[in-house]
Formats: sequence, C-alpha cells, structure tokens
Amino acid sequence: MSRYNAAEIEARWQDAWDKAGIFTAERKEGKPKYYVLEMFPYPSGKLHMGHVRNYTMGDVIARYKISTGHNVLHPMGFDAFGMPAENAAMAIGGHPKTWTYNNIDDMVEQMKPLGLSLDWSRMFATCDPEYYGQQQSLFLDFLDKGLVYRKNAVVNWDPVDMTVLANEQVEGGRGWRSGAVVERKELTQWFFKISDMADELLEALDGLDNWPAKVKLMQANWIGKSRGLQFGFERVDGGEPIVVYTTRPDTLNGASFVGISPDHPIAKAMEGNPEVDAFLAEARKGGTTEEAIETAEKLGYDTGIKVKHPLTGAELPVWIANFILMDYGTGAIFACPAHDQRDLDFCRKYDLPVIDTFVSLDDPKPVDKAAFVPPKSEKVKWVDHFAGLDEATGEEAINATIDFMEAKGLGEGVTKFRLRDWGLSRQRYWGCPIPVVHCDACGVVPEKKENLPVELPDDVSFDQPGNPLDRHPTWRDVACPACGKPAKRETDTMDTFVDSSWYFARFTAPRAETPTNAADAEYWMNVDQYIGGVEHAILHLLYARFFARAMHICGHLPESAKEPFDALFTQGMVTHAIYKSEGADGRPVYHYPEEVTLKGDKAVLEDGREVDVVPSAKMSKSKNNVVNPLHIIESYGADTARWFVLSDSPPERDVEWTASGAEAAHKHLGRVYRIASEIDADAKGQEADDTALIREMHKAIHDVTMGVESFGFNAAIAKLYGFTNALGKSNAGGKAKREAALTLAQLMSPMTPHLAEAVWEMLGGEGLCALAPWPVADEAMLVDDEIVMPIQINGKRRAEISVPKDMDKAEVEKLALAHHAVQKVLDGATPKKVIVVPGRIVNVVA
RNA sequence: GCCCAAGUGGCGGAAUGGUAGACGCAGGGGAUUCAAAAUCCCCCGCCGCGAGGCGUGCCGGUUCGAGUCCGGCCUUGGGUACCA
Repeated sequence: MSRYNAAEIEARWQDAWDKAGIFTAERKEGKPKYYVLEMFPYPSGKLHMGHVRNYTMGDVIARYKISTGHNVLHPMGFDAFGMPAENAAMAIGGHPKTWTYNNIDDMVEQMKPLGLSLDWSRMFATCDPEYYGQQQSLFLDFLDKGLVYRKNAVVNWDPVDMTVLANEQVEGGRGWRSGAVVERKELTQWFFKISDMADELLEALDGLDNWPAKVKLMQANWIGKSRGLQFGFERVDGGEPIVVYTTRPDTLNGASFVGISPDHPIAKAMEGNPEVDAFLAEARKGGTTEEAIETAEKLGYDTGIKVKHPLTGAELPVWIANFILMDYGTGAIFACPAHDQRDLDFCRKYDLPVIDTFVSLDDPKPVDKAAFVPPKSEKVKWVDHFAGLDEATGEEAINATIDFMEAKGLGEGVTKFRLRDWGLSRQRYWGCPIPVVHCDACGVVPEKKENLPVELPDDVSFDQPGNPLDRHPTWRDVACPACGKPAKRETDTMDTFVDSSWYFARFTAPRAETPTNAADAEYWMNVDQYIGGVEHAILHLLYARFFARAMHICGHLPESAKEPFDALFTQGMVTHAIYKSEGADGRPVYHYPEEVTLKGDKAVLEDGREVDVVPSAKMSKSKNNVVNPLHIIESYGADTARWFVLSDSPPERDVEWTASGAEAAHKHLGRVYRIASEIDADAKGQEADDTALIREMHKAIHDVTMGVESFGFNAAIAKLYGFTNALGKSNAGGKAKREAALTLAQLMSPMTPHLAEAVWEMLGGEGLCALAPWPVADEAMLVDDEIVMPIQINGKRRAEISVPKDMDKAEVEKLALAHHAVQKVLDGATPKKVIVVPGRIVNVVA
C-alpha cells in the first residue's frame, strides 16, 4: 500500500493533461460551448489565497462542464496597467514595465502548480501593445460614433506637488506624499457617454436572471432613475432664472432658500469678489469623493441674490453650499429643512427658517431637531397644500404637484439619472495612451489607425512628481495627422477600467488583427459564468456592460453579446488572523503566520514572546497576515489548498485561512487515497451492504452535482466527507466499493483533480478522469423506503414516528395522534387542528 | 452621509417557512502500541441530578410552525465614480 504523495501525483498529472492538450480551446461544432471566466488579476507579483479561491471556483465549474460534454473556454490574463507599477518605480526605482512583466512571470509560475484547467495559449496582459493598440482602435471607433467627448471635470489637486491625485492618494483630505490639503480643481478630460445608455442599462438588469439580486439592486440604485420637477426661480434682480431639479416637489411650500453648487455658473460669475473667492477656496478643499463631500462640514455663503417663490411670491435667499454637486440635476436645489436632515442642519447653522409642509398622522408635531422624513408610501397630513391635498402619501403628493405645476405652466416633470458620464482621462504614464493629437489649426485630431498602437515611450523617469509623458518632448511633439503642422500628442492615458471592460471579448480571439474576430465572438460569447469579487459589483461590471453595447454599435460584438455575462457569481475574501506586538518605538509590529505558534488561544513567537491575536481580517501585505499559496502547495500539495479554500465557507462569504483547517484537508485527502488503495475488487460482500453503499453513492452524486451547479461548494464537500466515511466503513463487496470509489474520484475531480486522476488510475478507470462523463444519479435510489417524521405539538417537537415513504396523510395523522406523547398532552380532548406535511412533519395544535 | 450585504455552539459553518447545529476544526474519553506517530471508535449548544427549560445580534410582527418572511434598531464588511 502506497501513501498519498501530492508532489509526485500533481506533477505527473499536470504533465499528462498538458501532453493531451485537453484545456486548449478550439471552436467545435456539435458540442455546446461554455465560457467560464474569473476576473483577471492585477500583477502585484504575489499570488495570494484570494486568487487561489477565485481561480479554484472557476476551475471547478470549468472541469465540471468538461465532464458534462461542453466545449470549454477558460482563459487567463493580467490587468497590468495601473498605479502600483508607478508607485514601485518611484519607491524602489526601475521601470513600471520591467516591474510589471517580472511580476507577471512570477505569478504565472505561482499559478501553474495549482493545476488549473486554463488555456494558457490565450494569455495576454493589458499592457501588451498588441492589446492596448486594439483598445486605441476601439476608442477611435467610439469617437467616430459620438460615444466619447471632452468636458471639464474636477480632480484632486495637490497644490504642493502640483499633481493630480487618485482618491486613494488622498488621506484625510491631504496628499499622501506632500501632506498638503487637497483642492478640487477642474481639468478638461475625456468622457464615455455612458449616460446615454442609463435607461437601457437599468432596464436590461431585469433580464439578468443569473446575477445576484444584490448586484442588480446596487447597479439600479447607482444608475438612480428618478422622476422629479424641474422649474425656474425668477430672480428679483431680473437676472436669468435659477433652474432647479427636485425629487420632492411636494415640499415646495417648505422651501427656505435656494442652494447652488460652488461650481454653478452663478458662483463662478461671482469670482473676483475676495469674500466669494475665500469661500469658494474653502468649499473646494478636500477630495472629490462623494463620501468626502457628503460627510464634510456643511458650509454656506449668502450670495445676496434673492429669488421669488413661484407659488407664494415670497423672497428666498440664494446660498452657495459645498454639499451641492454640479454633476447631479441642475447644480441648484431648493432646500426644505423640515423634511431633509442635511437641509435642516444647514438651516439651523445659518439661522434660516424651517417650515413644516406635512406632519405625521399619529404624532402631528412641528419639526425641531430631527427632520420628519417618512417613507414616500406613508400617509401624512398636509399643511395648506397648494394642490388642495389633505391626507395623502408623499408619492401621491409628488404626482399631484408635478401635475399642478405643469398645468400652471410653472415647471415640468422630468426624469433624471444619478449616473454620470465615465471620465477616462488619467494624468499618468502607465496606462493606454489616448490616441489623439492636439493641433492649433485642426483642434483635436484622431490618430490614424495605421499608426496604432501609439506606444508608450520607454525612456521615462519617475524622479519628480507628475506625468512623465508631459515632459517627454520627442514623444509628445508630433506632426498633426491632418495638416502635418507641429502638434502635441494627448499625454493623458486611459483609466484602467477601460482595459478590463473588454478583455473578456478579446479572449475569444486574442491574436486577431482587429479588436475581435466576428466568427470567434459569435461562437464563444457570452461569458457563461463570470466569477469575481463583490467589490466590482458596480463600476467594473457596469462599465463592461456599457462597453459591450458600444462595441456592438461599432460592429465588434454581435447583438446577442450586449449583455456579456450570462451568469455572475461574487465570491468573498480570504481572511486570516493578524499577529501583532509592540516594537521598541511603540509602533505595532506585524508577524507572519509562519513565525507564530498557536498554543490554545495564545500565539507565541519562536523566542517565547506572546503576541496579540487580532481576529480575522482581509489578507493584506501591510498587516503581514498573508499565507503564501506556494508554501501550502510545497507542504501539502495544490489539491489540499484547493479543497480547503472551497470547504469551509460558502463561496460568497469570506473564508478564514487556518493552519489547522489546511492540515485537516490534507489528512482527509490522504484518507481518500488510502481507502481507495485498500479496495480489493474480488472481495465478497453482503447484498444489503452493496445496496446501502450504492444508495449512498447516488445520494452523493445528486448532492454534489446540485452543490457544484449552485455554487454550494462547501455543502458539496461536506457531502463528500460523508460519502467517504460511508465508503470507509462499508462492508460491501469489492465490486460495489470499486464502483463507489471511482464515482468518488469523479465527484472530487473538479476540486482535487490530481488526486482524482490517481484514484481513477489505481482502480482501473478508463482514460483520464478529467474527461470521463459526469455520473448521473438514479432518482429511485435517492429516497429511503422508511422515513422518520417529527411530531410537533403546538410547534414544539415532542416525538417522532417512522413511516413508509409514501404513506398517505390520513394514515400518518392517525399514527401521530395515537402516539403516547400526543395522547398525554391531548388528555382525551380533540385537537384543534392537525397539519401533516408529507415527508416532512406533523404538527398537532391542541 | 448614501447604497448593498452579513450576523447561528469554543471556532468555520449546515438547514425548498417544517426535527436548529449536517460536515469539519478544536476539546474530552477509549482502542491499538513497549512507547509514540499514524489510524479507528464514542462524547461534545447552554442551564438542570432529572423531568424539563432556554437558545440562530437586539426589539416587535405575520404564521399551525420563523435562522429563513415583514417593520424598526445595533455591529461588522463591501461600494461611494482616479485602488484594482
């Protein structure tokens, strides 16, 4: 009897799969295709357990689909542009390109031992000129179709380093390197017209039956379709009316002031006035994130301008307020402090009036410290409502108000979206160059397609802040493609979300001379199963949906690929406890898990010092709570790592990596190997034991298949533990045991493919286990002949009876009522009600 | 701030509105062994000697029956448009 040797088995079978070329995808007629894709990684250089979990899940699906007769496409690539490469170049020197490609090589080396069923021949990185050149070509097509345009937008500006900062580079409102207070500054930038498709992107969510409801809900809220009233406030001084948009026009009587964004034309027109300038400078401090703006202290400035209330004729002041976004609605609002907490806080601070427009039916008191904001569906009592309402819900009042205002010719009901156009300009080097040239004579001129790719220059340095492309004369200064006169290249590069918005389409024909190839796109699209982190629920997935539509408009994808991902699964993170002690300088020191020994609930270093254990957190380099998959593979093998990341937690939830868990997983795989190796095919057994084992086998087939198909990997694995136990204890004959073990190998094969092949071979399975047809459960074997039914009395479990599986309800009821526990409680009385749920439960209501 | 989730034994978790705690870890007991490793068997939510009672973050509701559905909170996590 040989022992389970993962290293030997894994190398051997990876080699066998490679030689047989079973994962290389080709178009084949006669077999249904299946495209499974995991969100591709950023090449940080270190593969972590989160990657292992993500790719193992995809691999389970891919291998399962191979077994069920599908022609599977399962590719891998790298999302290779982005800030970390530039940060590394700044911090440790070197070039982003070298850093990135070295990391890619390292990560491929780390991925290969996992035995993933990937078609490596299709691999690419988004920083390959062959890829980003095609992306530039797409950009020019989009430009041609009016899907791209330029406008001003605000960025985080570091006034000391004189550079644009990413949101991540703003910490507490200050630049992460300079420490200077960040300002919001306007720049002219490129935008994708995603807002044109807002309604379609919203409506189409309905058709995504195999997407998680929460993702669809988040996207729907993000797109934020709303119906409201748009109308103008006449200015007392006779200037242009101030147009506002509101989703709560019903509260118009409660208006206490008109607020405009610091970026509103009226505010801008007042620049030059030192007091206004001082206020605007203050209001523009801090980062551009919605969170920063929403949570910043509310500031206001009274412009002195007065407007007339359209219904009452009362004069209202116009304030500039830092919490009003120019990007949403019209950049101007009216404030109703009685029914909006933010407005109320502002009005209390600046001593502006608070007017109740409606009060609660149960508790009709005026607003004091808390705004009264009931759900729009709740009926409330209206105070002197102009449209004659007395008791009505907010919804009814909104509609009545819009009708009223439209009838009077004072405003109109309009539909607006929260979704803004997608700004794609980045003032950075390591990204896809935007292929246009700025010419004094011709304006913005697209680069000619035959000149693509516009390649990034290699001779750049990162010794000073700012975009190196801006200070690279030989790259920047070019002849205008239209008139030939001296001109300047666009030095902004594209947002890395652009790179990841179409890579799934490129995988269908990664070496094509055009962005996609029609026949390949037609055959392979859509992605049948997409798997990735829930952190991408909104941006990446929405941008990809937009891109698929835009690519269809430009003829790069078929109509049927407008929604590119048929099914989506969002998985959780891999977490680990953090081991922390205090260094000599009082700062925290983080220790790697391998430096720590666990003794009960204490964690001890090699030198005997005890360290604090902080409960599980996302694995992060800065906290050193990372487990290197390579170390796990070296000590236990890839199958153990794969089995463990799938076994302990439901895939959509976070999983905590524990050393004991990994050991347990390894022990179990060794047990499977041993049980299989001990089977003597000629051994005789009892017929009853054979039947019992085969029955267990069919139940396992059923449950594991369900588990794999519904992403219940942890439940499938629990079932496999049970089936292995049953097989280990069974007194069945060798023939039945061999059949059961072969099936066990197949059922485990998507999760632990190497071990499965070894067991399959040991027991004389035909060909590769990976290619063997998936077993099918015999329905007749799934239900036992006798079932145990619990009896509840008034909802509490009191007894149980064993009955034949198909006994009818009346018989069951009779048996239940005859049970002594029931008799005792009833004490001769007739039960009020008896509920028999066939095959489930009996409830007696006494 | 706003949007979306999650919360069940010592731990990870299981449970189409129908026996809460499957399966695994940790722990306890035993077998085997000269001894150990490995392996195998049994026990294992809390309170209680027991009968029994209490238990799925908190408060309330719907139901014959709620971990599951509804309303309100609390805590943690994800997103918040330039991290990917």
